[in-house]
Amino acid sequence: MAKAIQQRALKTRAKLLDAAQAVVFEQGFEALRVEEVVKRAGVAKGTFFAHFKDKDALMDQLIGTEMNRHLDQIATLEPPKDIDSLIEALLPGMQLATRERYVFDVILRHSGAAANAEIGPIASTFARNVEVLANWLARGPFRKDIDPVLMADGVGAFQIQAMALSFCAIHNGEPMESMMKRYLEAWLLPKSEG
Amino acid sequence: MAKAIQQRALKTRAKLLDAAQAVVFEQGFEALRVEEVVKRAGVAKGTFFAHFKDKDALMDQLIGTEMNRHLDQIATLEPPKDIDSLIEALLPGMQLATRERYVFDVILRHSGAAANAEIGPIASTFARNVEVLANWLARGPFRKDIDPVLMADGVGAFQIQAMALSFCAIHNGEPMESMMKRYLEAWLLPKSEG
Amino acid sequence: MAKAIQQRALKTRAKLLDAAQAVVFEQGFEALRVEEVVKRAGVAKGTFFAHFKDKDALMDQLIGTEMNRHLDQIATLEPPKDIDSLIEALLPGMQLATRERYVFDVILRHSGAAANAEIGPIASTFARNVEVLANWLARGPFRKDIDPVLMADGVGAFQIQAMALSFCAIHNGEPMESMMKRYLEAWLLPKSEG
Amino acid sequence: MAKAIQQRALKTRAKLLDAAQAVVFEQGFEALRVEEVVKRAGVAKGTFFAHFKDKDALMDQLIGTEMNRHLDQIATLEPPKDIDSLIEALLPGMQLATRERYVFDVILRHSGAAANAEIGPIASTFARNVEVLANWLARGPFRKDIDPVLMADGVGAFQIQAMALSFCAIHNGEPMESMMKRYLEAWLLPKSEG
DNA sequence: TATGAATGAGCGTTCATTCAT
DNA sequence: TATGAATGAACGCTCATTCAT
Repeated sequence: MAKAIQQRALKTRAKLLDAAQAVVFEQGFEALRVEEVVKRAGVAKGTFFAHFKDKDALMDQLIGTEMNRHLDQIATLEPPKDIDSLIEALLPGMQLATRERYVFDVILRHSGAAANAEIGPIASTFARNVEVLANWLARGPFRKDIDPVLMADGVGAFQIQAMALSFCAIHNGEPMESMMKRYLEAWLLPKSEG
Repeated sequence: MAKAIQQRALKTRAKLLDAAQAVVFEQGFEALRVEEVVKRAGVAKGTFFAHFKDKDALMDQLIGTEMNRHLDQIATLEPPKDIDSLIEALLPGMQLATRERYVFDVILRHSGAAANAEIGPIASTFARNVEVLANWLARGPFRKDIDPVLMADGVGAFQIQAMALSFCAIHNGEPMESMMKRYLEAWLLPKSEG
Repeated sequence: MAKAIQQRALKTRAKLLDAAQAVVFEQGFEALRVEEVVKRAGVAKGTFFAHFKDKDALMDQLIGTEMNRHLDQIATLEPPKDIDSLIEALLPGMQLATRERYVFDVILRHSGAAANAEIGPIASTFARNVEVLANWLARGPFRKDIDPVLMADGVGAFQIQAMALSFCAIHNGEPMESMMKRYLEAWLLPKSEG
Repeated sequence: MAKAIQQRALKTRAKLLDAAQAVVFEQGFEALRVEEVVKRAGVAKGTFFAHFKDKDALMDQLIGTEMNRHLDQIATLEPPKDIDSLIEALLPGMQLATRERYVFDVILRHSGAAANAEIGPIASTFARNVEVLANWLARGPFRKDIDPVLMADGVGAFQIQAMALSFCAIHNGEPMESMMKRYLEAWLLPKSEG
């Protein structure tokens, strides 16, 4: 009995997420309006807020899910045999995050979980990202003098850097992959000489 | 005549900046409201926008000025003889940037100038930061296999990373300096073996 | 200059009040929606709240104004020569207040000014009511053993009582005037015997 | 069987009332939320409405019960020998009703039963109040020229008046008892002269 | 009886920004 | 330059009440 009711709630939540995804698909993340979502989902506004603390929580969910999809993708791959193939793997996720400035902002905002314990999808993706990457890098042809986790951390740092700069007029449109190449060669490759 | 007018305008601008600084001092950056600023400055709301394109421009000014102060400080120093003294020099600026999450967000937003023409205080600080750092690192006991500008870029990336993580509950309060130490040792030191 | 601007604000306020009055006329007080008012007035919602703290403040204004109109009316009359003519004078105001249960509630809510200093139209009407009535009763053929202000206070008390009971099913539809007659004869007439 | 079911229902109702009383004790009447009550009672929201027509019915019950307690008290007393002892008897009930503005509003709203059929605790208390008071006043040293029921009605009117004014900032904190004294002396005492 | 997810209309709010004077 | 009233589009929220199970 209680289960049936729970089921109904899950269905509603799914309806909301579906509707939101449809809106995003058609108009982008920034253009998403709560009103539009509930209208499409065919539920009341109050219901929305019973399922998501606020609009940001929905965004967290939406974007986090997509980020995780990319991470899942990466997790299935063979360890990269060189910088280029590494970048190739990382790029889709970075492109998602920079498709809209708004999305990048949301991600940054959620990247560190807010003071309290609420670690949402995006924040946990960041954690998982390090884990997956570390595992991956450890098995690649990269420098061995530092902890793989540290290596992964650094890759993350350079990803953020490249993404941030991709919005930057000064760096007049240098593609992220070329930035990444520069960074990662310096960061990951064993150094020949001192 | 024109000079008199200019004088008056400058005075108004100064009044606005003073008022803004007072608000920030008392309530922080995030709590700053244009309304409050103009009230304290004793001018009308419209006047504010005659002097600053938007609120963000004021923030840019306010925060950029402080950041530059720190950079000026650094510029006077001798090149660092090791990682620790480098971090010691960088830390004050990072602490400013992480005093409030909001400030960090503003900085990131401005780190790459939004529109090509408008390179505000924060954006130019970033540019100057690379310049100063590159110059500085080139003369320090660091790796020589990569361009100093690239080294400086990387330091910037790790600064951002450490700052971002300092807001993150997961990284339960590891101080930024210890993160930086880990990062910079791996990034800047000549690598002993291949 | 400033005057012109003030003028504009007054005009806007008038537009809002006019629109509100029109809605009330057509649909009653309870049915009044802020959204409808601003639409009719042709102003933005934000403007409404710049002029009225909240919907209740508008109601206070609207109802208070009408109550005052009735009071103005009374103030022009000759002192009542008997209870009946007194009641005849009081009745229109009471009918306004009981036209809608909602109106009566609003009046009660505002009858005592909220803790703070904000004495709105309705509250001040109550004060004025005592003043006018006292003046009036003093010159009528009523008991002389008590202060006219006290007499007026009592009349007010019985007005409230009669209005409250007019909503009461128990007092199956006894008209307010007959209740008032009973009350006021006992309250205002000189008592013949002990 | 039916009895067992009834038993269970009564228990649930009692749980709800207990929970409600606890909330009121801790946070007052106005702050009472149905959600909080059902949570404390450990039942579902729907159950609440199976036992009380609406939240107001609960309030009616809660407040009416307390009012009746005071009336029971009065009913046991000897007829008052003067105005002061009358006021002394009335005061506790009035203090209950003015503990929170919200409570006073609820009482007024219920003072006349809204729908004919439904005479709830508060409404019936009012009826009983008149009865008890009339009986009581008839036996006291008060005017004899009017019906005791009318006298009691008037006392009620003045009680409401005094309570309403106790919320009023204008009447800067004159205690209810002194207001009542003024009113009741004028209302109840035999008049010496014409 | 009991459950608890869903309802839903509208209020209040926000506050940077604009624009006629 | 300066003024300050007006804008406006959502968002968040409220929370008693209903209803399918």
